[in-house]
Amino acid sequence: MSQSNVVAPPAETAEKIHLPRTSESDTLKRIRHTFSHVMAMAVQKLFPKAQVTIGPWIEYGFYYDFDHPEPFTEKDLKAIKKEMIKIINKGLPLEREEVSREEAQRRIEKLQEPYKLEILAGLQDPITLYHLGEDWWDLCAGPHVETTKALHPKAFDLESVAGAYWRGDANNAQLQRIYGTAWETPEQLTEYKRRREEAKKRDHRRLGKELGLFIFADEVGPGLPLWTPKGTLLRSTLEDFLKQEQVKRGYQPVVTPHIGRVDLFKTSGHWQKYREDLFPMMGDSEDEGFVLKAMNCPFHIQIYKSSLRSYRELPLRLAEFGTVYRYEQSGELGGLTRVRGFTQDDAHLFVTPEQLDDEFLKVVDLIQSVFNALQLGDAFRARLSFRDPDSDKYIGSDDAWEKSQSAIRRAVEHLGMNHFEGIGEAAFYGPKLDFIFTDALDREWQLGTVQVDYNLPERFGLEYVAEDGSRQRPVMIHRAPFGSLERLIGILIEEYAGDFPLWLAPTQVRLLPVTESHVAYAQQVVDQLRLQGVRAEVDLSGDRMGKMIRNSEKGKIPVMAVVGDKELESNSLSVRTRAQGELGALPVDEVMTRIGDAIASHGSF
RNA sequence: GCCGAUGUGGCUCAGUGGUAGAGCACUCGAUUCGUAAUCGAGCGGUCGCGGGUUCAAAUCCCGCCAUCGGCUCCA
Repeated sequence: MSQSNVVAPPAETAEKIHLPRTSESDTLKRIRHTFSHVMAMAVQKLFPKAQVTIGPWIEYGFYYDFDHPEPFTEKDLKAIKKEMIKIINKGLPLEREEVSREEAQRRIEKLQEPYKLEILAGLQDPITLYHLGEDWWDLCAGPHVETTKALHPKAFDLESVAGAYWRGDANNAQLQRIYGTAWETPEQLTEYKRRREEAKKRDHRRLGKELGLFIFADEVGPGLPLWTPKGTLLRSTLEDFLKQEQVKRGYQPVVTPHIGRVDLFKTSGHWQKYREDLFPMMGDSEDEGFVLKAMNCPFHIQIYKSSLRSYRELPLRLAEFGTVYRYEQSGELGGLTRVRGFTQDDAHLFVTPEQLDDEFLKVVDLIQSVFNALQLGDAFRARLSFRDPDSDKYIGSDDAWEKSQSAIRRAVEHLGMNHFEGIGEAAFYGPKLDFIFTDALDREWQLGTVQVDYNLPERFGLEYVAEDGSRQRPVMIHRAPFGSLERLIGILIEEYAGDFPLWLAPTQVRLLPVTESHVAYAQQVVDQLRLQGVRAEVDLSGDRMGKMIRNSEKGKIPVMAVVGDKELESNSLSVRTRAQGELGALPVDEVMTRIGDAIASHGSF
């Protein structure tokens, strides 16, 4: 399982200073939770109009949500922090008090805290209060530290203010959430801040710009990435790799259009259930209207339906790198991880009910082997994304859902895969097995996904002819190992910190001519390398060697080769790799062989 | 979509009412150089867009757009 990238990387310091998540330390649970109350007390002292709501610990700190008419500013945060230090230094005791529901209600009403009253209504007995000194208390189950002396006044900081809806519901009032971080020692706080700065340097938005992989243009529109030559090399290397893996496993490539009739999406149910995520319809009426596709399945289904299928043809595996468009809410867009136009490594498998389990396992096996090849084999968490039985956003019968969900459960249990359940995370037409990764700043993203679907075959009336000549309904598996190329590349950039393994690097080798007189020789070597399929180039800047090396290092080019008089005379190259530094002079032939082998085996030079 | 912050040359940033600055990049010149920045000169910005206040706006006000941090949403 992936530990947070925020605290993951620098091995040298990681041993010296451990930065525990709250969930792994009881002490930190108490400390961070107490901090949120101290903050609430400070806020109410400074801003008497502020009403308290909830304030839990989070993995590296805490937050508290307030209802307050004016927005809190940076300045306010400083004042609140100061007030918190005062409270901490007073060494106030935290005293637990158990009260009756009526008593709790009486006291909350006296304080005129409507949110607390709502919370109380949902609480089980016994009702407990925590007093922080003489004149402030909060409805809370605890536990906390004994007194604020246990909090270090120099081991916390207030980080940001954000809007947050009461009870996480966008129909409710919007509150102001203040985020803070807190640690046992000031050294931990310093280290935490340092590692966050480091993590920001790995942000794919920053590295993507620095390495020239992709851009966004205001003139094109938000959430619509444009891929530069280097970024496109990266994309197509990934595509080619997966295509090869899929061919090995009996997938058949197909190509389908970017738009389709509204009717198609009415049949699939997307028009009814997914409308607000579609770009607006083209055309004057729904009968004649077209929409940009937000998913590929209805198109692949048409290919399935184009002829009468025999059980002998199944499983039929139709694969497409399909570009889809989804009108994501403006506030949701960000870098490559959430965009409005992206390419799914999609495939739809049409199988008999008997084939379902086996085929599902094969898909999971493919996904695992793909992640292993990308060195992401243990960077994900597997989520069983099931429906929320109380929600009405799903289509299909209870029976179909039961069958699908249990098929997924059987598969992960069979594989002994680490997993957790996400109730309410299902697609509207079926449950999913999702592969979740975290980015440099510890945010979670779904990449790969496998979905079992009894619904769309039903809606589209899919059939095959069984052994006994009867017409039967196939089951569909939707699956995308990468999820989307955009999001995958975003995550990859951050996982590698821009240092792609040789086989993925947009530029694999850069030749550095010592003087202009060596350019011709360098160009000749590059031509040879290119013939062999190696992505090589010559540094034509005319800069001094030190500068050229610096630029190549900053550009994270995995292999550099210096060519000067010595190399020219002996038909050799002085190789320097990013990973190992100078390797000395090697014959050109040897370099060619070694680099070819390294790329083919996904190894390093 | 909601709350808040931000938006100055290709990039990173300084400039808070009086005619726009630095470093890097780029171009040119000199240097012909051996493993993380050679020296010098030059080019380049209607300060996100639109409106307003003012004798005067990058700077103050309003609207919009985009980005960032969250929330909500997410096939």
